[in-house]
Amino acid sequence: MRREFKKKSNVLLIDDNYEHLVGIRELLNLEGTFDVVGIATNVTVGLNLIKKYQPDIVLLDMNMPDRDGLQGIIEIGKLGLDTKVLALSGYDDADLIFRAMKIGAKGYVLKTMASAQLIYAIEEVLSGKIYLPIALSSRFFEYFQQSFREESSKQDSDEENLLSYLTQREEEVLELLTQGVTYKGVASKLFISETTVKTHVNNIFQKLQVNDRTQAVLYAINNGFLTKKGVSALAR
Amino acid sequence: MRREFKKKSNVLLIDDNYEHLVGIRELLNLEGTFDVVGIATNVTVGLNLIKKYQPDIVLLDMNMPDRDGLQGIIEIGKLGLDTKVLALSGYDDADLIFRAMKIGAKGYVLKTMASAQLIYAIEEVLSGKIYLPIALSSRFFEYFQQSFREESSKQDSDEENLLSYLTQREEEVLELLTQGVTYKGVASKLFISETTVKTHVNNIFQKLQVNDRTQAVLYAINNGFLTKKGVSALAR
DNA sequence: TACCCCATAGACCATGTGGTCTAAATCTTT
DNA sequence: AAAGATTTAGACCACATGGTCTATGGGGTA
Repeated sequence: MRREFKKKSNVLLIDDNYEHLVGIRELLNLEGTFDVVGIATNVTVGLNLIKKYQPDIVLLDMNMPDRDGLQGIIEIGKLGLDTKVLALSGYDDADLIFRAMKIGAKGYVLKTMASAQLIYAIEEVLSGKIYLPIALSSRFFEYFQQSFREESSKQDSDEENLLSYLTQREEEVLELLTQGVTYKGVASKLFISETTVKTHVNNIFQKLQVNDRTQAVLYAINNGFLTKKGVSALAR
Repeated sequence: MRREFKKKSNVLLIDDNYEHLVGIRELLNLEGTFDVVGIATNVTVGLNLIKKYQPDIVLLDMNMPDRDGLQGIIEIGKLGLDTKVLALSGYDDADLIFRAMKIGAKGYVLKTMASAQLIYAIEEVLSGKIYLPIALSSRFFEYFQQSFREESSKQDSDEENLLSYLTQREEEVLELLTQGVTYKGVASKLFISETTVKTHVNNIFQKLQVNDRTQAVLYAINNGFLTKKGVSALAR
């Protein structure tokens, strides 16, 4: 697992705290397997250095004043290089961890962590893996599941969800509405007359307590009408 | 970290492979800190046992014939108990891992893993944490990031996204359309005449290559019009 | 059997919506 | 200054949409 025979990996550091920046550079230089090809105290400068040196990995501080660290990840990603981003932060903020991972960070480490763990994280990321310390990955998953719980609790709560009052046929009609189909279109697809479709649609409006098709479609989308099909397809 | 002085934890096993079921039961009994309060070879029976014994944790096989393991997680969740679910599977299928975690599994372990690791996983989950073996968590994150990359690449690819051709004003109008507002409503909210709104709307249709407001709203939703505001709020 | 729900469908009408054309005022860019 | 884009707005028309009422036949239930 050692990499002493491999070519040194190019690392770039971005952190608005200069002390910290130099500290990490020293640490990595001592390690001997890394080449710190550049350091920057803000994202703008950092981006230019990345374009110039195309490092293997960037250690990017999340908590910076001018441009946000998250934005930094996005912009590095936009460069289209295969530079990997390891997010650095002083705080184990679940939301921040989640967002960073979501937009493509390959890892997230706390500044308070032991230097050995930082080295390990860098090596893992360099080898193509994704690295999250166990403590952070726990926080991540809690947040992750939470966000889906909120989503599905809105959808599931049968007492609140007006969609559950729809009949089979009305659901079929509504599904077509959510695809932007007109009365005529629905009529021909379901092999019924246009006036029948109108009747169904009007009943749908009553049940969903809306006044027009756009609002009906929006209600359906916001209340999990479409995902329900996903779930039943999932349950196949 | 030992739990020998704590009350034994109640465990329930669901797996269609009876051999395996018994094997795990023996393993857990030998360990001494667990009480296997029930075993079941299918989800339906398992659910009844869960209702009866309210175990602390359920080890649930993902790959079962009759009712799907994923569906099982959902239904256990619906019981409203604080029974935790540890997913068991023979395969490290990224999609399966992702879905299981998404719908609330507290962990996911492979059947091929060492028994010590299974014990550890159970203990971690029982202590309120979420446990994913490193190898699986890597797969999970790859899948996770992939799904967002697909989402945002559709949104970002400026050459394909017709939304980028909209003017400022047209975007404002479209935003109101995505809220189900009528011509009159838009007119009064933007302090312009109704005919002006119509002009804007018609231009929007042209640019988005659609024929009516519903389709325009659907296009907007499917192409990240709404999330753009989220992203810019995120970049603040 | 009587009752209710559901899917079907017609009639009628008011209004909302979409298509097209024209045009003026403002602002940007060359 | 000229050209172009944006925002504003009117007129006219065809048709889609939504509201309401009525009605029939099938299926299930008390």
